[in-house]
Amino acid sequence: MKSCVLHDDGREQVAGFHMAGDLLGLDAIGSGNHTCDTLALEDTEVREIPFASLEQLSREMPSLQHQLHRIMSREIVRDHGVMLLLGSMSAGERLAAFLLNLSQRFAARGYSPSEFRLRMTREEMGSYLGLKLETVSRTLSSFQERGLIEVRQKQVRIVDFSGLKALLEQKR
Amino acid sequence: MKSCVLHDDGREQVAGFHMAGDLLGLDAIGSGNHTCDTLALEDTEVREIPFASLEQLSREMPSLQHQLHRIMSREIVRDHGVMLLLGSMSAGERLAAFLLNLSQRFAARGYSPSEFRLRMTREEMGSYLGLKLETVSRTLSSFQERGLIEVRQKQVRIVDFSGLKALLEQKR
DNA sequence: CGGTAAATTGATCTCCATCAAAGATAGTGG
DNA sequence: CCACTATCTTTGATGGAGATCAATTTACCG
Repeated sequence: MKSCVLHDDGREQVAGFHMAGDLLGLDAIGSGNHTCDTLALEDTEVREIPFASLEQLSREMPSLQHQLHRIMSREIVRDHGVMLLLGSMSAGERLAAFLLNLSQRFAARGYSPSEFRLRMTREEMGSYLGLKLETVSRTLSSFQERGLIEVRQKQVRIVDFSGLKALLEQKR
Repeated sequence: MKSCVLHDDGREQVAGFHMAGDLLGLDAIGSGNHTCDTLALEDTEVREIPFASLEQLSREMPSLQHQLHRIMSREIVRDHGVMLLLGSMSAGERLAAFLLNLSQRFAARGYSPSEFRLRMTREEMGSYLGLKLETVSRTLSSFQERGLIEVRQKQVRIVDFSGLKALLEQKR
Protein backbone atom coordinates (compact mmCIF):
# COMPACT_ATOMS: atom_id res chain seq x y z
CA MET A 1 0.00 0.00 0.00
CA LYS A 2 1.06 3.57 -0.36
CA SER A 3 0.35 6.50 1.95
CA CYS A 4 0.11 9.99 0.50
CA VAL A 5 0.22 13.29 2.31
CA LEU A 6 -1.59 15.98 0.45
CA HIS A 7 -0.87 19.64 0.61
CA ASP A 8 -3.53 22.36 0.68
CA ASP A 9 -2.66 23.34 -2.85
CA GLY A 10 -3.29 19.91 -4.30
CA ARG A 11 0.28 18.71 -4.44
CA GLU A 12 0.65 15.26 -3.01
CA GLN A 13 3.58 13.11 -2.03
CA VAL A 14 3.95 9.46 -1.17
CA ALA A 15 4.97 9.34 2.49
CA GLY A 16 5.58 5.63 2.65
CA PHE A 17 5.00 2.17 1.23
CA HIS A 18 3.55 -0.50 3.48
CA MET A 19 3.93 -4.25 3.46
CA ALA A 20 2.26 -7.16 5.22
CA GLY A 21 2.18 -6.71 8.97
CA ASP A 22 2.83 -2.99 8.97
CA LEU A 23 0.75 -0.87 11.30
CA LEU A 24 -0.53 2.31 9.70
CA GLY A 25 -2.65 5.31 10.46
CA LEU A 26 -0.70 6.46 13.50
CA ASP A 27 -0.80 9.99 12.15
CA ALA A 28 -4.47 10.39 13.09
CA ILE A 29 -4.11 10.03 16.83
CA GLY A 30 -3.11 13.62 17.36
CA SER A 31 -5.89 15.46 15.63
CA GLY A 32 -8.50 12.78 15.17
CA ASN A 33 -8.31 12.82 11.39
CA HIS A 34 -5.85 11.22 9.10
CA THR A 35 -3.37 13.41 7.29
CA CYS A 36 -2.60 10.62 4.84
CA ASP A 37 -4.62 8.78 2.27
CA THR A 38 -3.64 5.16 2.02
CA LEU A 39 -4.19 3.17 -1.14
CA ALA A 40 -3.70 -0.51 -1.82
CA LEU A 41 -1.38 -1.26 -4.76
CA GLU A 42 -2.53 -4.88 -4.94
CA ASP A 43 -5.16 -7.06 -3.29
CA THR A 44 -4.74 -6.49 0.40
CA GLU A 45 -6.23 -7.70 3.64
CA VAL A 46 -6.58 -5.04 6.29
CA ARG A 47 -7.43 -5.38 9.94
CA GLU A 48 -8.92 -2.42 11.74
CA ILE A 49 -7.94 -1.73 15.35
CA PRO A 50 -9.90 0.98 17.14
CA PHE A 51 -7.29 3.11 18.81
CA ALA A 52 -9.37 3.55 21.96
CA SER A 53 -9.35 -0.21 22.58
CA LEU A 54 -5.64 -0.33 21.95
CA GLU A 55 -5.11 2.36 24.55
CA GLN A 56 -7.35 0.59 27.02
CA LEU A 57 -5.68 -2.75 26.50
CA SER A 58 -2.24 -1.25 26.75
CA ARG A 59 -3.12 0.20 30.14
CA GLU A 60 -3.64 -3.35 31.34
CA MET A 61 -0.67 -4.84 29.52
CA PRO A 62 2.55 -2.90 29.98
CA SER A 63 4.27 -5.00 27.35
CA LEU A 64 1.67 -4.06 24.76
CA GLN A 65 1.93 -0.45 25.83
CA HIS A 66 5.66 -0.52 25.36
CA GLN A 67 5.34 -2.26 22.03
CA LEU A 68 2.96 0.42 20.81
CA HIS A 69 5.40 3.10 21.81
CA ARG A 70 8.20 1.31 20.06
CA ILE A 71 6.22 1.20 16.85
CA MET A 72 5.39 4.88 16.97
CA SER A 73 8.98 5.72 17.78
CA ARG A 74 10.23 3.62 14.89
CA GLU A 75 7.92 5.49 12.57
CA ILE A 76 9.56 8.73 13.70
CA VAL A 77 13.03 7.31 13.16
CA ARG A 78 12.04 6.04 9.73
CA ASP A 79 10.71 9.45 8.79
CA HIS A 80 13.99 11.02 9.87
CA GLY A 81 15.78 8.64 7.55
CA VAL A 82 13.58 9.76 4.68
CA MET A 83 14.23 13.38 5.56
CA LEU A 84 17.96 12.72 5.38
CA LEU A 85 17.46 11.04 2.04
CA LEU A 86 15.39 13.87 0.62
CA GLY A 87 17.56 16.57 2.07
CA SER A 88 21.04 15.43 1.20
CA MET A 89 21.20 12.57 -1.26
CA SER A 90 21.57 12.44 -5.04
CA ALA A 91 19.16 10.59 -7.30
CA GLY A 92 21.42 7.54 -7.46
CA GLU A 93 21.86 7.39 -3.71
CA ARG A 94 18.12 7.70 -3.19
CA LEU A 95 17.32 4.84 -5.53
CA ALA A 96 20.04 2.66 -4.05
CA ALA A 97 18.76 3.30 -0.53
CA PHE A 98 15.22 2.58 -1.68
CA LEU A 99 16.07 -0.72 -3.33
CA LEU A 100 18.14 -1.89 -0.37
CA ASN A 101 15.33 -0.97 1.99
CA LEU A 102 12.79 -2.90 -0.06
CA SER A 103 15.16 -5.83 -0.21
CA GLN A 104 15.48 -5.89 3.57
CA ARG A 105 11.77 -5.74 4.08
CA PHE A 106 11.08 -8.52 1.60
CA ALA A 107 13.72 -10.63 3.32
CA ALA A 108 12.13 -9.97 6.71
CA ARG A 109 8.91 -11.41 5.32
CA GLY A 110 10.50 -14.52 3.94
CA TYR A 111 10.75 -13.44 0.31
CA SER A 112 13.89 -13.23 -1.76
CA PRO A 113 15.96 -10.18 -0.91
CA SER A 114 17.48 -10.11 -4.36
CA GLU A 115 14.55 -10.59 -6.69
CA PHE A 116 11.19 -8.93 -6.33
CA ARG A 117 8.44 -7.12 -8.10
CA LEU A 118 7.92 -3.41 -7.57
CA ARG A 119 4.28 -2.88 -6.80
CA MET A 120 4.38 0.85 -7.44
CA THR A 121 4.85 2.87 -10.62
CA ARG A 122 7.95 4.91 -11.42
CA GLU A 123 5.94 7.98 -10.66
CA GLU A 124 5.05 6.74 -7.18
CA MET A 125 8.65 5.86 -6.47
CA GLY A 126 9.64 9.29 -7.68
CA SER A 127 7.10 10.98 -5.49
CA TYR A 128 8.40 9.12 -2.46
CA LEU A 129 12.01 9.87 -3.31
CA GLY A 130 11.51 13.45 -4.39
CA LEU A 131 12.34 12.71 -8.05
CA LYS A 132 10.50 12.76 -11.36
CA LEU A 133 9.51 9.49 -12.98
CA GLU A 134 11.93 10.04 -15.84
CA THR A 135 14.81 10.38 -13.41
CA VAL A 136 13.77 7.19 -11.65
CA SER A 137 13.67 5.34 -14.95
CA ARG A 138 17.00 6.73 -16.11
CA THR A 139 18.70 5.96 -12.83
CA LEU A 140 17.45 2.38 -12.84
CA SER A 141 18.70 1.99 -16.40
CA SER A 142 22.08 3.32 -15.40
CA PHE A 143 22.23 0.87 -12.48
CA GLN A 144 21.58 -1.88 -14.98
CA GLU A 145 24.30 -0.67 -17.32
CA ARG A 146 26.71 -0.64 -14.42
CA GLY A 147 25.80 -4.21 -13.56
CA LEU A 148 24.28 -3.38 -10.19
CA ILE A 149 20.80 -4.63 -10.94
CA GLU A 150 18.64 -6.12 -13.65
CA VAL A 151 15.36 -4.38 -14.33
CA ARG A 152 12.59 -5.29 -16.65
CA GLN A 153 9.60 -3.12 -16.04
CA LYS A 154 8.48 -3.83 -12.48
CA GLN A 155 10.65 -6.90 -12.05
CA VAL A 156 13.95 -6.21 -10.28
CA ARG A 157 16.93 -8.38 -9.46
CA ILE A 158 19.74 -7.00 -7.33
CA VAL A 159 22.98 -8.34 -8.75
CA ASP A 160 25.59 -6.43 -6.78
CA PHE A 161 24.55 -5.65 -3.23
CA SER A 162 27.89 -4.29 -2.12
CA GLY A 163 27.98 -2.07 -5.17
CA LEU A 164 24.66 -0.54 -4.22
CA LYS A 165 25.75 -0.11 -0.62
CA ALA A 166 28.95 1.52 -1.79
CA LEU A 167 26.89 4.19 -3.50
CA LEU A 168 25.59 5.22 -0.09
CA GLU A 169 28.83 5.18 1.81
CA GLN A 170 31.22 6.83 -0.54
CA LYS A 171 30.41 10.47 0.14
CA ARG A 172 32.64 12.16 2.72
CA MET B 1 17.73 23.61 20.20
CA LYS B 2 18.46 21.66 17.08
CA SER B 3 18.25 17.92 16.54
CA CYS B 4 20.56 16.29 13.99
CA VAL B 5 20.29 12.86 12.46
CA LEU B 6 23.62 11.53 11.40
CA HIS B 7 24.24 9.09 8.63
CA ASP B 8 26.79 6.29 8.77
CA ASP B 9 28.98 8.13 6.32
CA GLY B 10 29.28 11.25 8.44
CA ARG B 11 26.69 13.32 6.68
CA GLU B 12 24.33 14.97 9.09
CA GLN B 13 21.09 16.81 8.75
CA VAL B 14 19.07 18.97 11.09
CA ALA B 15 15.84 17.09 11.72
CA GLY B 16 14.13 19.81 13.70
CA PHE B 17 14.37 22.94 15.79
CA HIS B 18 12.88 22.94 19.27
CA MET B 19 11.44 25.72 21.36
CA ALA B 20 10.37 26.13 24.98
CA GLY B 21 7.95 23.43 26.06
CA ASP B 22 8.73 21.02 23.24
CA LEU B 23 9.12 17.37 24.16
CA LEU B 24 12.07 15.71 22.48
CA GLY B 25 13.87 12.43 22.33
CA LEU B 26 10.89 10.35 21.29
CA ASP B 27 13.02 8.66 18.67
CA ALA B 28 14.86 6.59 21.28
CA ILE B 29 11.92 4.62 22.57
CA GLY B 30 12.07 2.07 19.80
CA SER B 31 15.65 0.96 19.96
CA GLY B 32 16.78 2.29 23.30
CA ASN B 33 19.29 4.70 21.85
CA HIS B 34 18.79 8.07 20.34
CA THR B 35 19.18 8.45 16.61
CA CYS B 36 19.48 12.22 16.98
CA ASP B 37 21.97 14.48 18.66
CA THR B 38 20.33 17.51 20.17
CA LEU B 39 22.24 20.71 20.70
CA ALA B 40 21.20 23.91 22.45
CA LEU B 41 21.52 27.03 20.31
CA GLU B 42 21.22 29.32 23.31
CA ASP B 43 21.05 28.98 27.11
CA THR B 44 18.41 26.39 27.73
CA GLU B 45 16.73 24.73 30.66
CA VAL B 46 15.97 21.07 30.15
CA ARG B 47 13.86 18.75 32.22
CA GLU B 48 14.51 15.03 32.00
CA ILE B 49 11.59 12.61 32.15
CA PRO B 50 12.49 8.92 32.43
CA PHE B 51 10.34 7.23 29.87
CA ALA B 52 9.62 4.27 32.12
CA SER B 53 7.96 6.53 34.68
CA LEU B 54 6.00 8.23 31.96
CA GLU B 55 4.71 4.86 30.80
CA GLN B 56 3.85 3.82 34.33
CA LEU B 57 2.06 7.06 35.08
CA SER B 58 0.17 6.96 31.84
CA ARG B 59 -1.15 3.53 32.73
CA GLU B 60 -2.82 5.10 35.71
CA MET B 61 -3.93 8.26 33.97
CA PRO B 62 -5.70 7.65 30.66
CA SER B 63 -5.65 11.36 29.88
CA LEU B 64 -1.88 11.47 30.20
CA GLN B 65 -1.61 8.34 28.10
CA HIS B 66 -3.71 9.89 25.40
CA GLN B 67 -1.75 13.12 25.56
CA LEU B 68 1.50 11.22 25.11
CA HIS B 69 0.12 9.48 22.06
CA ARG B 70 -1.05 12.78 20.64
CA ILE B 71 2.41 14.22 20.98
CA MET B 72 4.06 11.27 19.27
CA SER B 73 1.46 11.33 16.54
CA ARG B 74 1.99 15.04 15.97
CA GLU B 75 5.68 14.42 15.61
CA ILE B 76 4.91 11.96 12.82
CA VAL B 77 2.58 14.43 11.12
CA ARG B 78 5.19 17.16 11.42
CA ASP B 79 7.81 14.91 9.85
CA HIS B 80 5.45 14.18 6.96
CA GLY B 81 5.15 17.91 6.43
CA VAL B 82 8.92 18.22 6.25
CA MET B 83 9.06 15.32 3.81
CA LEU B 84 6.57 17.10 1.59
CA LEU B 85 8.66 20.24 1.83
CA LEU B 86 11.90 18.47 1.00
CA GLY B 87 10.37 16.36 -1.73
CA SER B 88 8.38 18.84 -3.71
CA MET B 89 9.05 22.46 -2.86
CA SER B 90 11.38 25.06 -4.37
CA ALA B 91 13.91 26.98 -2.30
CA GLY B 92 11.60 29.98 -2.00
CA GLU B 93 8.67 27.87 -0.91
CA ARG B 94 10.80 26.11 1.67
CA LEU B 95 12.03 29.32 3.21
CA ALA B 96 8.55 30.83 3.23
CA ALA B 97 7.14 27.76 4.94
CA PHE B 98 9.96 27.82 7.43
CA LEU B 99 9.51 31.47 8.36
CA LEU B 100 5.75 31.12 8.70
CA ASN B 101 6.20 28.06 10.88
CA LEU B 102 8.64 29.87 13.15
CA SER B 103 6.29 32.82 13.30
CA GLN B 104 3.43 30.60 14.44
CA ARG B 105 5.52 28.96 17.09
CA PHE B 106 6.78 32.25 18.46
CA ALA B 107 3.22 33.53 18.56
CA ALA B 108 2.09 30.41 20.44
CA ARG B 109 4.67 31.24 23.10
CA GLY B 110 3.61 34.82 23.48
CA TYR B 111 6.32 36.43 21.36
CA SER B 112 5.81 38.60 18.33
CA PRO B 113 4.85 36.60 15.26
CA SER B 114 6.30 39.21 12.94
CA GLU B 115 9.64 40.05 14.47
CA PHE B 116 12.11 37.57 15.88
CA ARG B 117 15.68 36.48 16.01
CA LEU B 118 16.83 33.36 14.21
CA ARG B 119 18.80 31.29 16.65
CA MET B 120 20.39 29.11 14.02
CA THR B 121 22.96 29.85 11.31
CA ARG B 122 22.17 29.91 7.61
CA GLU B 123 23.92 26.60 7.31
CA GLU B 124 21.67 25.00 9.94
CA MET B 125 18.59 26.37 8.24
CA GLY B 126 19.89 25.03 4.97
CA SER B 127 20.55 21.63 6.44
CA TYR B 128 17.00 21.47 7.77
CA LEU B 129 15.51 22.66 4.49
CA GLY B 130 17.75 20.63 2.20
CA LEU B 131 19.51 23.71 0.82
CA LYS B 132 23.02 25.14 0.90
CA LEU B 133 23.73 28.16 3.08
CA GLU B 134 24.35 30.36 0.06
CA THR B 135 20.92 29.53 -1.30
CA VAL B 136 19.32 30.35 2.03
CA SER B 137 21.10 33.69 2.11
CA ARG B 138 20.20 34.51 -1.47
CA THR B 139 16.57 33.57 -1.02
CA LEU B 140 16.23 35.69 2.09
CA SER B 141 17.79 38.62 0.24
CA SER B 142 15.34 38.14 -2.61
CA PHE B 143 12.43 38.10 -0.13
CA GLN B 144 13.71 41.40 1.20
CA GLU B 145 13.97 42.91 -2.28
CA ARG B 146 10.42 41.86 -2.94
CA GLY B 147 9.26 43.56 0.25
CA LEU B 148 8.15 40.36 1.95
CA ILE B 149 10.50 40.56 4.90
CA GLU B 150 13.29 42.61 6.37
CA VAL B 151 16.44 40.71 7.29
CA ARG B 152 19.55 41.91 8.97
CA GLN B 153 21.73 38.98 9.89
CA LYS B 154 19.73 36.90 12.37
CA GLN B 155 17.07 39.54 12.97
CA VAL B 156 13.95 39.01 10.86
CA ARG B 157 10.77 41.00 10.46
CA ILE B 158 7.93 39.64 8.40
CA VAL B 159 6.39 42.52 6.49
CA ASP B 160 3.96 40.79 4.17
CA PHE B 161 2.39 37.66 5.65
CA SER B 162 -0.08 37.10 2.87
CA GLY B 163 2.70 37.50 0.32
CA LEU B 164 4.65 34.72 1.99
CA LYS B 165 1.60 32.51 2.22
CA ALA B 166 0.87 33.14 -1.43
CA LEU B 167 4.25 31.65 -2.29
CA LEU B 168 3.04 28.36 -0.86
CA GLU B 169 -0.37 28.26 -2.43
CA GLN B 170 0.29 29.38 -5.95
CA LYS B 171 1.48 26.14 -7.47
CA ARG B 172 -1.16 24.13 -9.26
C1' DC C 1 40.98 45.95 18.46
C1' DG C 2 42.59 41.92 16.11
C1' DG C 3 40.91 37.29 14.99
C1' DT C 4 37.38 34.09 13.82
C1' DA C 5 32.94 32.65 12.44
C1' DA C 6 28.95 33.94 9.80
C1' DA C 7 26.73 36.20 5.98
C1' DT C 8 26.45 38.25 1.48
C1' DT C 9 27.19 38.41 -3.35
C1' DG C 10 29.09 37.04 -7.87
C1' DA C 11 30.41 33.57 -11.58
C1' DT C 12 30.20 29.14 -13.28
C1' DC C 13 28.78 24.39 -13.48
C1' DT C 14 25.97 20.28 -12.81
C1' DC C 15 22.28 17.46 -11.93
C1' DC C 16 17.82 16.88 -12.47
C1' DA C 17 13.33 18.77 -14.36
C1' DT C 18 10.92 19.52 -18.33
C1' DC C 19 9.28 18.72 -22.89
C1' DA C 20 8.67 15.36 -26.38
C1' DA C 21 8.13 10.99 -28.69
C1' DA C 22 8.33 6.21 -29.25
C1' DG C 23 7.84 1.32 -27.07
C1' DA C 24 5.97 -1.97 -23.90
C1' DT C 25 2.11 -3.97 -21.21
C1' DA C 26 -2.29 -5.01 -19.57
C1' DG C 27 -7.06 -4.75 -19.82
C1' DT C 28 -11.44 -4.40 -22.79
C1' DG C 29 -14.78 -5.50 -25.87
C1' DG C 30 -16.08 -7.07 -30.43
C1' DC D 1 -8.47 -14.46 -30.33
C1' DC D 2 -7.03 -10.17 -31.64
C1' DA D 3 -7.34 -5.34 -32.53
C1' DC D 4 -7.85 -1.19 -29.52
C1' DT D 5 -7.01 1.77 -25.83
C1' DA D 6 -5.10 3.49 -21.69
C1' DT D 7 -1.35 3.41 -18.76
C1' DC D 8 3.28 2.85 -17.85
C1' DT D 9 8.10 2.96 -19.22
C1' DT D 10 12.09 4.22 -21.71
C1' DT D 11 15.06 7.35 -24.05
C1' DG D 12 16.52 11.78 -26.18
C1' DA D 13 17.17 16.91 -26.23
C1' DT D 14 17.08 21.14 -23.82
C1' DG D 15 16.73 24.29 -19.92
C1' DG D 16 16.93 26.02 -15.24
C1' DA D 17 17.28 25.98 -10.15
C1' DG D 18 20.38 25.43 -7.02
C1' DA D 19 25.27 23.65 -5.96
C1' DT D 20 29.86 24.85 -6.01
C1' DC D 21 33.86 27.79 -6.00
C1' DA D 22 35.56 32.18 -4.68
C1' DA D 23 35.98 36.81 -2.73
C1' DT D 24 34.37 40.37 0.35
C1' DT D 25 31.90 42.23 4.07
C1' DT D 26 29.87 42.10 8.58
C1' DA D 27 29.29 40.76 13.19
C1' DC D 28 30.88 38.71 17.36
C1' DC D 29 34.08 37.77 21.34
C1' DG D 30 37.88 37.68 24.35
